[in-house]
Amino acid sequence: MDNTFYITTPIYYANDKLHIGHSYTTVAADAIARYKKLRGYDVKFLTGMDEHGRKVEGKAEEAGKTPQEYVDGIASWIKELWAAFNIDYDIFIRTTDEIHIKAVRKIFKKLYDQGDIYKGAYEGWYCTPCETFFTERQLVDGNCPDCGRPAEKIKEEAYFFRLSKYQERLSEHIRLHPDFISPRSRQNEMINNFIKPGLEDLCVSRTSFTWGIPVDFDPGHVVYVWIDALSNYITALGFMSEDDGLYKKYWPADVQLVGKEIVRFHTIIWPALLIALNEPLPKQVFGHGWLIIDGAKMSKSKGNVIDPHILIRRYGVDAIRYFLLREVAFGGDGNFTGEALLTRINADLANDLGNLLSRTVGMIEKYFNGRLELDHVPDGSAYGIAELVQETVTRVETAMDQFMFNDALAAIWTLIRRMNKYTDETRPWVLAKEPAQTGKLAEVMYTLAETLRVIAVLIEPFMPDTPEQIREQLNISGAELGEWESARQFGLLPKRISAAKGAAIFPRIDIKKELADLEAGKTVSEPQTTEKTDAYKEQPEAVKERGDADIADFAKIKLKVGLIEACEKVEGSDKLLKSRVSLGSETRQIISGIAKWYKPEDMLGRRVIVVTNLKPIKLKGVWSEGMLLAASDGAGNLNLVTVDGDIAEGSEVS
RNA sequence: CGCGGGGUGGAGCAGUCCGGUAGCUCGUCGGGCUCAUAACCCGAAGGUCGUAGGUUCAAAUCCUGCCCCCGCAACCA
Repeated sequence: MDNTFYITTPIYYANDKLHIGHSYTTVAADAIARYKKLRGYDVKFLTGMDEHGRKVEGKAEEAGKTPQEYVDGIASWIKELWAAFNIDYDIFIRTTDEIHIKAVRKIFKKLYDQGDIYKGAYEGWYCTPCETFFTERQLVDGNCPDCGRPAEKIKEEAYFFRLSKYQERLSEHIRLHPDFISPRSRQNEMINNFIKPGLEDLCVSRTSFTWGIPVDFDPGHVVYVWIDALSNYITALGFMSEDDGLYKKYWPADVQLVGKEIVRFHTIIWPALLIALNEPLPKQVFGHGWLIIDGAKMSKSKGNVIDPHILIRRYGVDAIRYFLLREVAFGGDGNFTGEALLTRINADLANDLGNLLSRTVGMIEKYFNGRLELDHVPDGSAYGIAELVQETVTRVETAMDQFMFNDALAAIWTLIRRMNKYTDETRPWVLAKEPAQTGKLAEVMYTLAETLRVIAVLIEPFMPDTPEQIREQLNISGAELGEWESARQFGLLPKRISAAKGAAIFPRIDIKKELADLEAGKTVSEPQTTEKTDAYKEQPEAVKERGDADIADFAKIKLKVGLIEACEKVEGSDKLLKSRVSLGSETRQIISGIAKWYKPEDMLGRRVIVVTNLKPIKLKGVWSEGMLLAASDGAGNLNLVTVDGDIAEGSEVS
């Protein structure tokens, strides 16, 4: 029986650093790989980098480096990132690797020799300053979408792959293998959108840049991305090299994870290439969804990327891995917000799991001085614990076979919550007061410790560091107690158990405070062009609408009377004033776009209306912790709203 | 009629393929407990499942029309 399991992530383009979205794919692949390894499979897990092309060439030039130096820098950055994420890959392929380059040249030659690649002319729109080709549809009013300058239509000699020739065989394969493109919805999209309308031959060489693998028999040409990048999944295994043992052993891949935007390349172009090469197709290409940030797709150009390093440093790898895998259903899109992240960490990791361990260890210490011995091992039948353990393992296995990480984790957390409830039901603190109940108390402690042992096994694919921390506090040793199969068997912990309290494995977080800091971290990676000088943008939807706000909506906005204690201009801005506003019990720093109408000295001593529960926001690099209300007329004149008479600062406005 | 995805209690989602008491997490309110990371446990409130029709004994689920949001359209996970 075939016991091998080959899984790949896409190879990431080396034009820039990676963001949390790339981490998402890679963490998911790692969880699957770890799970399969635990289940006893002979796993190969590939990730890597796509390092050629014009964009890399350009970036390197900007940085004053050679392309190779540039991609080397990115490569080490990425490897550090994967180390930080505990990504346990087996192969890190780079398209600049010798083994890859050699194989690509051979593949190209073979396809050419057999007539699947032919020389033709590529016709397209070209922006000379950007040195980039565009399709007609990419153009914006006939201009380059990047720089806005006019693009010109030009012809370039190029080699083409006969993609059209494989249309039928590809359709047939998809029809016969319903799981080839997963989830199903992506399959429909591919068929309707691309295969049905007909496939066009594909341009597979370029002459407009040189940073790539040269075409053997036509030195002016460089192999373009399709053959260069997609083939990595097999060249990394030694395909077409002297030693193709790994290829023979592991190909075809069991699953190739890709983001939904590149499903097309992996389910049309890539299989067509493989068919042409007469090699087997991957068993499954799984197109997962995206992490959406503030309702928008994450994108370097939009500046809403989140730096994964910052997150890991702040909350720990396992917390971030947990969130990524728990929060969203793998096939669809999911929201990534600081609030959701912190809520997950507090509710699931700190309150449920962390606290369960903490109270268990605490009680073993308190009631038994950290060590106890039972005269028999409980079978876990009381309260149905052993049964639930079994059921949980089954549910996790079923979910993992379908890459439903969120379901797998939900099942584990059902068990965790059950154990918190079990603690309440058995009331160990009451048993502890009755010497006659010591045996019963010991059983309860054992049941808790043993279930935590099982939980540690089950969470390992998702959170590789945490199991060891749990075992340490419960003094669990012995590799067999960490094996997957051991999770099904309640009662493996020896009769003599001990525990020693350590640091909280997931400390609770002050969400309010953290959110402000997280926002700051995000701001760091935002381009300086983001000029959010308009504080009024932060006004909630409800009050902007006319007529449909009820009193509850209004109540969401907390208004207070504030006294301006100090005020100065914000450096580098001609619109903004920075005020120190006393609200009685506290003092806030507030930035307002009123410099045109008020001088700083005019502000002193004024009593104004402050919106106090807005999310803090950075304006021109300075934090603003609220908003001053002002009236503005159509002509753009602006007047601060003040209070009638002399009421104390901090008074509520409603 | 370019293609695809989505619209489910305050928020985020599952359920839709294979019709049959609307489920989960967070939040809110009330109660319990005190071993524990102000954590844990119980209970409650809150949804005519975007909208208008149709099929059916029965529709979130099937069919049709419409409205709204998002994505893709030849290398952004």
